[in-house]
Amino acid sequence: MALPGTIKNPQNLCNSLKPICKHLLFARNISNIPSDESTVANDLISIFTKQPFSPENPELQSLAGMLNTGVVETALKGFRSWKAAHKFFIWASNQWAFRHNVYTYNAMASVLSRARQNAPLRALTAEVVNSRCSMSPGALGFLVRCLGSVGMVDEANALFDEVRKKGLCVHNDYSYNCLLEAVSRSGRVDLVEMRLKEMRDQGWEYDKYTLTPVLKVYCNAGRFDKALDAFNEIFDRGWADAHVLSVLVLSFCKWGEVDKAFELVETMEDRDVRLNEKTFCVLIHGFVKESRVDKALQLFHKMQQSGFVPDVSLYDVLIGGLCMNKEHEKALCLYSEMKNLKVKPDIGVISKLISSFSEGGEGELTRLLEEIYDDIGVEDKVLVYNSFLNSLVNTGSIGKACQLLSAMMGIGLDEDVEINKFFRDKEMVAPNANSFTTVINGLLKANKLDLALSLFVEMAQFGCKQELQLYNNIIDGLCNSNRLEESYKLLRQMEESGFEPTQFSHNCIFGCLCRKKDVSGAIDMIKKMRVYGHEPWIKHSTLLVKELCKNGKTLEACKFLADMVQEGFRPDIIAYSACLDGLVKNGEIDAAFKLFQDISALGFCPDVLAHNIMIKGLCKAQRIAEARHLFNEMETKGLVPSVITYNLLIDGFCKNGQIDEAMLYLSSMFGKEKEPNVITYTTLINGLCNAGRPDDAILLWDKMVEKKCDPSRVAFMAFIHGLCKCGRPNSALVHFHEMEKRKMEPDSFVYVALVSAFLADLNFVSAYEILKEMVDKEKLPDPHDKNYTIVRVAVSKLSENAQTSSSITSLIRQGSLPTILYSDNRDDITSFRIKLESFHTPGLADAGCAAVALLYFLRQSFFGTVRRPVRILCQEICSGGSKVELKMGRQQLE
DNA sequence: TTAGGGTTAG
Repeated sequence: MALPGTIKNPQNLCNSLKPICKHLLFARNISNIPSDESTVANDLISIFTKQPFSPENPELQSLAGMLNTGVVETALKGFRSWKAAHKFFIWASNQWAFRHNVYTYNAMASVLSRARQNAPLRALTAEVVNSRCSMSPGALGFLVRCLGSVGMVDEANALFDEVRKKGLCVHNDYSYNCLLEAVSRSGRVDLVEMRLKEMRDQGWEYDKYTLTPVLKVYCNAGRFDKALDAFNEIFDRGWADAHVLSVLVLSFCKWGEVDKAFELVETMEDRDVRLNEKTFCVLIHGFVKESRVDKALQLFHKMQQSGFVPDVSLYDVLIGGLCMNKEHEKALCLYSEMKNLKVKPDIGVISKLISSFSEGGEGELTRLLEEIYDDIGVEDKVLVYNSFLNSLVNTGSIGKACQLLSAMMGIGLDEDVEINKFFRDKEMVAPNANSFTTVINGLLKANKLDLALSLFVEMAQFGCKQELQLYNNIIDGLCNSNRLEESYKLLRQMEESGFEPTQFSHNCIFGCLCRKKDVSGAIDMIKKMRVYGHEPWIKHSTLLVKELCKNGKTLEACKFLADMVQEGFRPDIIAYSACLDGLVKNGEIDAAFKLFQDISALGFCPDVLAHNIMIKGLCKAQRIAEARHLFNEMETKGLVPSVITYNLLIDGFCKNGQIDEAMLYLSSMFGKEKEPNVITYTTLINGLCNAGRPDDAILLWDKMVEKKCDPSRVAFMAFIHGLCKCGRPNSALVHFHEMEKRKMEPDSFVYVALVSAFLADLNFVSAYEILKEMVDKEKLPDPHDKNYTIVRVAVSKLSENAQTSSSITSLIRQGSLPTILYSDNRDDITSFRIKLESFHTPGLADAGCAAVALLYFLRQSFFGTVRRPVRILCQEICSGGSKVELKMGRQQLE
């Protein structure tokens, strides 16, 4: 069917196959096409491209008679759109006097594969086989490569066998090579190995183009050793070239073996095999991405030595890498080199340098600018200023950023600001929207909301457009400062400017309303959000629920959640859990239980955490049997109780006087490999002590230590307190010292427990020592604390004991026991005098002590009510002969 | 250039 002069099987020309490349070649040279064929083809293209297309077009009908495979092949190559080409191809198929040959099929296949149209390509392949058109190995190879290039490996493989089976093609080494090339892309090692064996069995020799796909398939499949074997074979046979080297080097990089890749490049270089330009570029990018700028630079120099001239994008990536590594000077050197080589730096390179040098402070940045400023085109100058503003903002110099921006706006420069010296001789550049945005965002971050707002207004006056994101950021700033009205106003302004609020804008305001506990406002906002299809963020709803519950408004919290459901937003289990917890904390266990059941009705399955809250509530309400029931139910629901679940239940049993039951749950934890934590042990140790079983508590403490569970401060305090309660102050003291050794500070009640326990044991000296330590460490309880009375009694006892009374007196003299001394609010002088005497201050003769006592007395909040008695006291002190203290007393008094 | 929110011991 081919016309005279048409090359019958052009693909054969490729049989020596230059590297099988992605670009599929057509061997039909345009100059070989007879001019009348070319005219017909062009006319056809024009008709099929014009809209509307009509098959009835009389011109088309006359051209139909002139169809031949040459015309069709030429026309197919001339279409710009694959769709039009395909339409023409189908039309041609339907012309009674025309029949496609392998070259028209291949022309269509090429168009479809380039357009990545797999479905019509698959149909075309089937048609080729069905039409029984014969083909040379080269033509088959071409079609196979079309299929391979779009990943249709199975189709290529099947086609290969079918054409052989139907006798349409006799394979040769070239057709095998094409098939291997197609399969190698897929990483299907088995298939490649099978075809390779088949090829050898049929007596075909391997060549470079056989082994290169083999190398590729091993690389793609990550088969490191096999890939190396293939490469070595290629190398030994003297076939290694830039392409083969690139395949392996790029794979090394993909596997993260950057150093190996580099070694390979060096070894091959010694043997005169060098990378091609593209591979150099890919590798340099890859090395920088892997933070191996050193290797990237070495490659870069090799690339230059190989005679390639790097373009601006390579300088950009290298300078970027150096900047990232904080190698500012090297980056600047590369920049100079680039300029010397007449490669024009672009704003990307310049921005990288600026942001890198800005980390070194303003001095460094100025030094850089002096070097590069003249290289920057007028239109890019504002970008430099913006980079500068950005760096000032990022380094916290927001004030300087504002000054520079003012200068840009023509408001003037501050003489004292060092950074501005550079800009002083320069012609100022007017700011753009980005300049304002940078500074406003910086001001917002620095909590200078009012400045940000005024700049936002000025920005518009300056003719710069306020973008949506900036509106959002300012609304966010206002909401974070609880300036709700202004944020509403800005939201309206934003809408008037033609911006539709985003989910973020609405949620800023919703969050603010929730923080303010404004339930109706929050619901109104939810309604508005529903109109826009925005989802209220659950963190805000949860916060509102928590805040309401904290203030005892559990009913409102429940209603809020119900209203949300009403508005079509179903809160999640977390918001409900917060509400459950609020109810439980408020003692509303029945309401909590009802909500717990309602949650399930809403389609949630309460999780472990929600169960924990309920178990806590039930235990708190002493409904321990129900708590245990809920615990058992968890397992039937497929929930695995957490350590916290166990801890809560164990605590419930302890508090309910069922310590043995609690211990059973501890055993069950070990059985279920649920490791108890320090809270489990602390709860039980506390429970055992409360049950009067200090020896068991000690055993459990030892077990905890043995299990490498580190006791916490709370654990120590509970244990010491418990031992004291059980009358074991000496054991308690050992742990008290251990606690101090670990730099853990005990709370006041621990000291009190020890003092009381030692006193009960009649060990006055030890009791005094602990009391003294409590005083020295300022751990005396607050007068409103119930322990306060205990200390008072203790002091009283110690002051009456011969071993400790003088030490107590001296503590009083030092003024270390202030509030103890004046522990009641009686304002009569008699009561005061009695107190003094009770601490072995003989009458008022020891005026020094009395005066000190007086000063502390004055510090008490009931000063106003004791003015008269104090005045009398002062006189008495005076008659006792202590004038200094008296003066002080008077100063305080008057 | 837009998460993290709910539960345990003295």
